[in-house]
Amino acid sequence: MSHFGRSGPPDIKDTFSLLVLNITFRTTADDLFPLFDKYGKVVDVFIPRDRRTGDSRGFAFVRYKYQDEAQKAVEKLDGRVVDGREIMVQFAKYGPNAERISHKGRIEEPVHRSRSKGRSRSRSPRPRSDYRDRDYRKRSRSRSRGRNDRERHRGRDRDRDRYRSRSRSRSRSRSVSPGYRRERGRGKYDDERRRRSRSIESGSPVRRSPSPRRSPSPDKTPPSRGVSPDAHNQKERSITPRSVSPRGRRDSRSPSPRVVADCKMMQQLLMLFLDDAVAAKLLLCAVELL
DNA sequence: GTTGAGCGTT
Repeated sequence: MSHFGRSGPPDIKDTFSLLVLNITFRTTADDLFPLFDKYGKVVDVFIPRDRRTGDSRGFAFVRYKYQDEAQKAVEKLDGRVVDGREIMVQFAKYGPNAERISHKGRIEEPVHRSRSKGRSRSRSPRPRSDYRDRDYRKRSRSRSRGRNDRERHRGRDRDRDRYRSRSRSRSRSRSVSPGYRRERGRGKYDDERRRRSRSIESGSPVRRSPSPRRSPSPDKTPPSRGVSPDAHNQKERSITPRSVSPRGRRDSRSPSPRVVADCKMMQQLLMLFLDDAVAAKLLLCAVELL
């Protein structure tokens, strides 16, 4: 929802979007509007929020009607302290619903949804780093970026590792429900949230239902776990102890229908390529093995 | 009352 109360973005075309980073989670569009409106005609102020919680995600979009005004706002407000935090103002790189934004944050046209050309709005870090690097170079003030970057990455890796090991220790399946993917932080509170929400959701999405009656699909290769046809085979195999000479015993026990069927199939297959005698021999071997 | 390096409203 935009600052002006309508649902959806207003007047998408021909506006210049600024991305305002590092705002307080309590900062509202109403706080930002007067600040930015000083430098030109602000068409919209929008603060993305977490879908579930409604929390601010810590950044905002301010849309100007005119580029020069937006530019001026960038110059004047980038680095300004708002609500005790030094905000960063820059031209927005991406647009809502994947509009292409030209240089200077102007929304030009919606990107077609086809995959054929261009890239979808995948979160590939590459293009972002471009503008970030450029941007970071520009602002050499504040705490040294290099260290910050390194720390950020280290922190990320650490988090990832932690997550990985956690998920490893908990049974596999790394799938995260899509609702969580776009969530903002990776902070400890998020971990907390995640943990909590998992325990709240009935039967966590990760853990498979412990029900022992998982019928295996008979014609597919088994999913590595659970009751599989292999297990059947083992059972059947276990009927015949390995050490026993099969020849002596074969008559005394009747092979299960499944074994018989398998053998027949095998025989037919073998006979396709070999002459009957060889096929019969091989079959015999197979039966003995079984 | 928490978070934080993040690009979009249903």
